[in-house]
Amino acid sequence: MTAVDPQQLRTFVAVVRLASFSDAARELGYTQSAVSQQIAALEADLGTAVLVRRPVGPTGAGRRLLEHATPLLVRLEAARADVARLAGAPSARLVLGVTPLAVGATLGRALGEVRREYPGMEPVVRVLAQDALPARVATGEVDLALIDGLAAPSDPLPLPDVGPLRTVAVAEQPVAVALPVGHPLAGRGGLALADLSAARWLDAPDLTPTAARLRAATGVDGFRPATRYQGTDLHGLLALVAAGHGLTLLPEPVLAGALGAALGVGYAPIAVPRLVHRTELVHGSLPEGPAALLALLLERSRA
Amino acid sequence: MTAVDPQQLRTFVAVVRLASFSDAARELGYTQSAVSQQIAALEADLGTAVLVRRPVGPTGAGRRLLEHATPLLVRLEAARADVARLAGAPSARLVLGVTPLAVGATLGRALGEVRREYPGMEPVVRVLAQDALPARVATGEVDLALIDGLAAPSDPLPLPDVGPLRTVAVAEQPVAVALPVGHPLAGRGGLALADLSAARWLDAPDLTPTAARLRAATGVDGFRPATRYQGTDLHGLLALVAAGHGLTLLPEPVLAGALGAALGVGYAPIAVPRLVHRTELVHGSLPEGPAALLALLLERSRA
DNA sequence: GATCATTACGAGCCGCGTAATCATT
DNA sequence: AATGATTACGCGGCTCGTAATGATC
Repeated sequence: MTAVDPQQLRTFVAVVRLASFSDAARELGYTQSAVSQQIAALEADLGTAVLVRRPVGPTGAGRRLLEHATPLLVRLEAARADVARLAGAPSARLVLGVTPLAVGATLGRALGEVRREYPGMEPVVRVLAQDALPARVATGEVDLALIDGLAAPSDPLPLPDVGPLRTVAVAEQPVAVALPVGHPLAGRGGLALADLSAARWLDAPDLTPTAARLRAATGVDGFRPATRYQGTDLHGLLALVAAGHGLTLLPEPVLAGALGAALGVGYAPIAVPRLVHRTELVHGSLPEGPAALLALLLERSRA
Repeated sequence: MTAVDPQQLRTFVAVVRLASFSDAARELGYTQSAVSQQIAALEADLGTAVLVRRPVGPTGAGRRLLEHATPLLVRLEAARADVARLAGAPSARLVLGVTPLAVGATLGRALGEVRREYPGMEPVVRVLAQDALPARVATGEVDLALIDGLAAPSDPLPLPDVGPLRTVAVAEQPVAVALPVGHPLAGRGGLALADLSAARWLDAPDLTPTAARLRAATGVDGFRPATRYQGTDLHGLLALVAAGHGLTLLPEPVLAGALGAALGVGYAPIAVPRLVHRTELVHGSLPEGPAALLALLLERSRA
């Protein structure tokens, strides 16, 4: 009935990641021997082999264990960080994790106000991938995060559960499909997303909803991605749209701004299904100092 | 950087629950001294007091730690159980966890077929609270679970994330509001849920969507609960409806059956917003034997 | 034969229990 | 005084490192 040892879990994931006992030992500051013994103990404890050797890799049970291990270690770390934060002196720093599309005028204004209130502080804005953000908040690496995504109006975004986090909605914007300016649909209204399922789509997982997401939202098959864009900047993505490499879904205000027009990108708002680009603020249980102020301002700006 | 010790976490939650070091020691098979030392080590490790003594209770940091501890321990146990299950011999048992409304004709038929296929086996159907089910599946206490709830059509149910679980939809039924037979709305169609926000509602958290859930679904304030019903049986709830103690939302097929009429309960289907009573099957990564068969049958019956 | 995992073994540390002490009612 | 948490202390076990062995390319 005694619980699995987190330390063993840590070395296990390291061994799997590096596919080597020796490398894992080096990384963790152990000897080969210690790693070998830890894995042996883990396997004895679980009653199954979790690794095959030569070449080193997870067994079936090992792969399953891996699925558990990573979130477990994140939560373990999150628990420590959360309690420590509560105990320690109130920090005057502000580290904000954001997805590329979550950075906007509202945030700029709010951040300005925070800087006026805390003149000495240098806020840090770090752009990160969507899925990484909740874990970073939980472990305290960032104080506050802004995540965004496609959702039905007033529906919360799906949030990987990495610990006790609070979220508040800060914005809901209409979504539109980005098109080359000459495109027959450009500027048209009343568009149904499902009608675009046969078009070529740009898959930019760090910026816009993936094809899989669109399929789920419409219940329609299709939305085959034509080109994959691995980047977090709008310029590049919009340039590809303008060049006719495919369509993509973005918040309408983004496309209505100067950038789209300058690059030769037009757009058409999506009317059906009723979808919004939602932005949510994620924070640990009680933000303090500058983080608390920023949270307050963003929450207020929602009205 | 060393992770918090799960064992310390376990004794911590035990101490908080029992509000006593000695009782916790008895329960866990330690001496008072060991418990005291574990708590001391935990506090040293975290750098904060997590308990106040005499009377024994959590500090602020302790309360926070508690929020992390329980899900952590569940996941730890789930990891062990999951891997062990994969390693061990395929079990021939079938323990099914269900919410009260998830037990229906479809399940009955499917279970019958499973029994024909596995004549020796005695399937166990255990009725449990909604929120407890995912954790029971994760730890392997039940092999399969049926959960249900209000959702937009083809939207998945929110699932507390206790580990890697798979869900498949098995049914979506229209929802209706249960009313006393004489009620002016009984039998009417095209009803909007929001129009009923001022009515008296029965809050039966184990059976039907809570008032809070209705508020979220409609975006309308109101739905103040009149009477709270703490039970898992329909008879009692419907009897209260018939006696005019309040309204409640149920799957239409349930209300259209013989039971409603016999008790003097009528109903009116809800047309707006588009809502369904969704039933989902929850299972660990790979069900086997009878559990796998039942999952297959239920999934197939969906069509 | 070189690389890398495993086993053998001894040393140090950690965590438990016993028992004495301290605190609170 | 009695109940119950803390501290002192010694023992046992666990885990690590060193070093030797074994296996695989």
